[in-house]
Amino acid sequence: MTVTLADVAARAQVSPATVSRVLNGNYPVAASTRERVLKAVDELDYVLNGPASALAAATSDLVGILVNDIADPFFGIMAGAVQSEIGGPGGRAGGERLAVVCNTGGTPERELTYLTLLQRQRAAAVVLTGGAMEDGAHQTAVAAKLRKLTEAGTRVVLCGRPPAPDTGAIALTFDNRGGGRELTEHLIGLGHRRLGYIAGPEERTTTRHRLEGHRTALAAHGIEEDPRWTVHGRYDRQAGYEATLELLRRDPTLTAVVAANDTVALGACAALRDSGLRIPDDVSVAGFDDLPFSIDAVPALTTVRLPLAEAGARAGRVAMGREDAPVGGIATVRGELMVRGSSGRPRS
Amino acid sequence: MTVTLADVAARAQVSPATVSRVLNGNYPVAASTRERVLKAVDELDYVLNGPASALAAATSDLVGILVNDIADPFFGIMAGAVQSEIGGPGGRAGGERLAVVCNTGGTPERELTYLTLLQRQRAAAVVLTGGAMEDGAHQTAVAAKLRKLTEAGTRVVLCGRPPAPDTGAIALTFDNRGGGRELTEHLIGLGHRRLGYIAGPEERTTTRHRLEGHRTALAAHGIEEDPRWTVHGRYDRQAGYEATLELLRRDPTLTAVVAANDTVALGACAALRDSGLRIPDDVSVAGFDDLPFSIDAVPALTTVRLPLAEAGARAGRVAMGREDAPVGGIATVRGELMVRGSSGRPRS
DNA sequence: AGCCGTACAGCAAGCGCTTTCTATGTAGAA
DNA sequence: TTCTACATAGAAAGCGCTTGCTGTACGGCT
Repeated sequence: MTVTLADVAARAQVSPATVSRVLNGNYPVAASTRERVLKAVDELDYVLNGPASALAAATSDLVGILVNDIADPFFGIMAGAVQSEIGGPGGRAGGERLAVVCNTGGTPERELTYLTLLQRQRAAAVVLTGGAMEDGAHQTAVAAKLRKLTEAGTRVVLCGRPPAPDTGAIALTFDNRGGGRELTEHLIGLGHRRLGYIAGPEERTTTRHRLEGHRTALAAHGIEEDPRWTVHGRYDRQAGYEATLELLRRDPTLTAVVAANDTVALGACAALRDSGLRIPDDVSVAGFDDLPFSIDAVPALTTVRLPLAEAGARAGRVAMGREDAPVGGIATVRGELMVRGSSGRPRS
Repeated sequence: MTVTLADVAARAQVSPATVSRVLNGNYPVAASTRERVLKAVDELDYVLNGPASALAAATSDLVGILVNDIADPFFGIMAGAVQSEIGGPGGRAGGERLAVVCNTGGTPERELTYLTLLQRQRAAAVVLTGGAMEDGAHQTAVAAKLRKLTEAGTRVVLCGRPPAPDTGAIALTFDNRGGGRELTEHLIGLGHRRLGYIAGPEERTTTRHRLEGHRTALAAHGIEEDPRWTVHGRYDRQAGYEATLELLRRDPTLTAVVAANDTVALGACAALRDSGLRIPDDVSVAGFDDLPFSIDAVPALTTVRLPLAEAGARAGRVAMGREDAPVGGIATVRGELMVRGSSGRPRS
């Protein structure tokens, strides 16, 4: 039914082997022959059979990208950057590669299942983005999977995720701890002493590291933290809204609210406004990530910019072997404090 | 090196055929045998070879999702919804499928290349999201490709994209025209007579349809449009910012600005604010799509809500053959006008 | 007792490509 | 001119799986 290599070979009056070589360009073929083959390919509208090719060559042109939430620009930006570098259509170098963006929804099972699926497809590389879940059993399982993948020749890159020791995976880690500390220090520097913190879901490295940075800053300045000042919630707007109301209920004297990320911060802003509080006059707000929309908030959000696109692009290049892995297989990517209108001196 | 079906068969003391049948569950196998096989699979940590399986069975478990910009939540939301329905990990029914989200960047070449790549992988289904480019040659090429795909048994679904006649593709189209008309009528109803319009990139169906809806509304109310009132630009914040300044320069008496989508509208808001204009007191602003962040703008954005997640989910089900295609292969998905704080009566 | 239907299990032929090894023609070297 | 070397092209052996067809046993039938 469909056109095969043999059909093309017949039409071009050459052997299938030659057609394969023309298509792969990895073996000398006389110019005249090549032309004849290419013409036949064109005339027959031939499309290579990917699975067959992958089977025979024992390699595939699939690259997997795992994200926690594809609808979240945090991941979208990284995924897009990775994709732009893996040489897919539009990419520079050679072989066209297909980027597979897999949405784990932040659940351990789906993450594992997708890794297996990618392993099954003999993916050329896998990039895992964003924080990891801190469930012991799950972490072990993922580490084992990653080791299997690297052993099978799949390049594994972690982007914005803590290193996975002894797995052969290369890590480009975000300095969430440092960013969190810097952000809170900025607030402390402005005079804040009573700071609420809206953390992300528990059992997530990102959540924990950012919170640790925050606490380090508090401790460094001799501020004793009140347990009521921390609330956990999802990484979305509504969680930020509700957490802020809760925070206000617990301690109406807070002068600043630090959110786990920008989306949460936006929810916090809405809650403050709905509570009749002005930003930053009554309460300062800070986010994390510096997603594109953060500058559009009113007032613009003070946050920590993470170079998502740059990190993603680098992860893509490393995954394609187009850039050397960092020494030790681990690189730390720092964030940059962006001071904007949502933070100011506390009301006296 | 790696474990194969034969290894499992040897260990379980059965033939490879039996192992295959156990794994696929499409042929009667005695319970005791099945157990033995499953145990061997587990012990050997066997992972099926996807390409080999796809080659032999002439089918694959890949589903392609084409998006114009993966970093844009508009597409992220749809892609996520599609993915949640195609039975990938976490999905209900049977075979695990791998969703391949491909980022075309809105360029014709990449769109075509990705379709070829998907065709090469013998994808089980392909979902194209978002507006199409209106380049004659390109449209013909895409249509030809889609026809090839459907002929080869790949299910093709267009989600938020105009129908592609005679290709066998099923279309779930957004009523951009109707939404655009309704939005502008709302503004006209408030008393606006001088409305600026920030359109998306030219040669895009989405851009054209929304603009047509806008003009239809104007015409229906006897408002003669000034050509200076329309500016084209990219679908991003910066384009909205610049276009708004341009609009203001051309005609400072405008009382409303309608943007091609919410992201652009946010840029417009920023430009208006920076120009010292209040929203909606001095100028009303309206967007399109109702992305999650739109309600967080200050004031909240008046816009047209598109049921992105619902449409994506439906597209996913149709692609998997889990839901019947709409009659005639075409369904129109309507938007819903969301009136919020960014629109009000014009200053008198 | 003899037959047949049913329920499993195995054999073996591919699926469409890649790649090693071999064959051939031609050009330069001796 | 004869031999060697190189540049190409082809033959054929798989890659690891699926599946149609062919056994083989066993139980129920007549």
